[in-house]
Amino acid sequence: MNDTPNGTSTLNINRDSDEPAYAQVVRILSQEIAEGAYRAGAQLPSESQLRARFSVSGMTVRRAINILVDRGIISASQGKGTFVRGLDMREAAFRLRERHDSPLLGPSVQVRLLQAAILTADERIARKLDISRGKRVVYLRRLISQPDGPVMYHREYMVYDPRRPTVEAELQITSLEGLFRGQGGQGLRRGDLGLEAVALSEEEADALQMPVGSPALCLEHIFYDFENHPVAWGWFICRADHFRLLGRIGPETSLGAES
Amino acid sequence: MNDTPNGTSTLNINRDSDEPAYAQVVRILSQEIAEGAYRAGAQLPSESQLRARFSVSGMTVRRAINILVDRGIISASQGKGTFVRGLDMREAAFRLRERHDSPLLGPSVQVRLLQAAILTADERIARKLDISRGKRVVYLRRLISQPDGPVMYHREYMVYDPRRPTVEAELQITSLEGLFRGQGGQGLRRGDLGLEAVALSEEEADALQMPVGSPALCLEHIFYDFENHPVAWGWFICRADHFRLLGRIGPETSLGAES
DNA sequence: TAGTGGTCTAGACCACTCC
DNA sequence: GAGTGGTCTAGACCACTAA
Repeated sequence: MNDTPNGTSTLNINRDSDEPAYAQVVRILSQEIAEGAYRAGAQLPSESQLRARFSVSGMTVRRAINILVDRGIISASQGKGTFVRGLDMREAAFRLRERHDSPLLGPSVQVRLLQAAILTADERIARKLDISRGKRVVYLRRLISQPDGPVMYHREYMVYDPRRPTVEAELQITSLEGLFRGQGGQGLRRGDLGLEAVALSEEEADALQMPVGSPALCLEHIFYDFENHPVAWGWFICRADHFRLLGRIGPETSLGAES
Repeated sequence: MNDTPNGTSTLNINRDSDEPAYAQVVRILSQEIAEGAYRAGAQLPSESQLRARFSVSGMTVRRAINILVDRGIISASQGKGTFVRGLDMREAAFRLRERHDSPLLGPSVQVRLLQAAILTADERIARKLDISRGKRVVYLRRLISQPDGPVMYHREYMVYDPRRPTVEAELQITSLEGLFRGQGGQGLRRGDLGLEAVALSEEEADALQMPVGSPALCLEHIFYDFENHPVAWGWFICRADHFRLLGRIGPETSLGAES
């Protein structure tokens, strides 16, 4: 056992554990940082010191360091050392969660297709989908409901291309899981998402059975194909009282991404 | 040069480049996935095949694989192989950005302290800060403004502890950067964040010079000390027309986190 | 010059899956 | 048993920083 700056004896890794050595190093260092053994701005022991303390090879401690850097817990600069970072709200990432910890995805969630039509693109649609005005597009309207009522209202425009199976596939979707996982995702390369607060329009309020002007989250999405052309543009209107984004800054106790 | 499933000749890594080998492997594989050389669900070449193709050691290709898994582009399962993942909106992470790509942080942003008071905790505050009702708390109100007007309204409750320098430090903050980076962040361990859509109350509308009921984003935050006790609870009310969260799903062309 | 982080290798061993 | 992903080592080399 070595000593940390605050004088307490330190943990070491357990070779008999199922947990990989690099993960144990990550966990132990995270804990010590979280407990204040190393304060914000403080320098961590050097790689060789950590290698000696944990009795692991350089690659293993290096991997742990990389993970901690990835998570934003420490920063490393060549030739100087690794340092503990403070909290920074600017770096917070949020994930969409449903409120009331009810299942966002599951059999109790119904997706109903309200409308499927072929329209001609107006200026706005043409710009978003990078097509010329007047071209034909598929227009879809969906209502996503839980047992206690509708929670999301979805509108989407897709470029009309008979050769593309995407439209057919999209029409078959009856679960939110299918919608979110992109059943039509075959043939799609990437998606850009935007999220903002809006007030319900009359149409949206009618669909969601809420008063006009109620707050809601608007999740806009544009999907691109492999040639980087927009294929679909749409947005979900989510009842504010059902959806909330969660984030966290600082070291995580539980297991996160690996590296 | 080997062949990919679609028959095009493949790139290889450049040993003379400044870009590390593992990063090149990540970049090349991401590109090939993005271009459709490997479709969603398809199996990537095995580690030994990739090792041979790129003429690198196992550790290097393994590191690249780990990064791709971290980014959610591929999934790996032991004994079976690595597979290309489709788009999955559930995994999208959002980051808070200001609209109109104007600087969220910078000298043009003013933070004005509207009120600093000592109150006794009511039921709600006591529960959030995990203290007993009636204890004294510091109450702060701030207005964050850009040259064209107020954009955020901040309220915060902090446990009153004369020994703790956090309160003093908080009062000195005059920039949003200081507020977000946590000048009082010394002594804080982590923070939990929540984000939802709300309608402006009378008080908020008054502060932000907007009509009552206008949509806004509410960014709630709770910060904890090293003993995992809540220290501060507050929330930013952000004008919806000034803030938007951006996310993306799918392979990224630009450089992201390393591992 | 000494210490730091950063990259990379060649090969070993294990656990898992599928035939 | 053959092939897969997953972990780990011991040591090499490089680039950067600071005294």
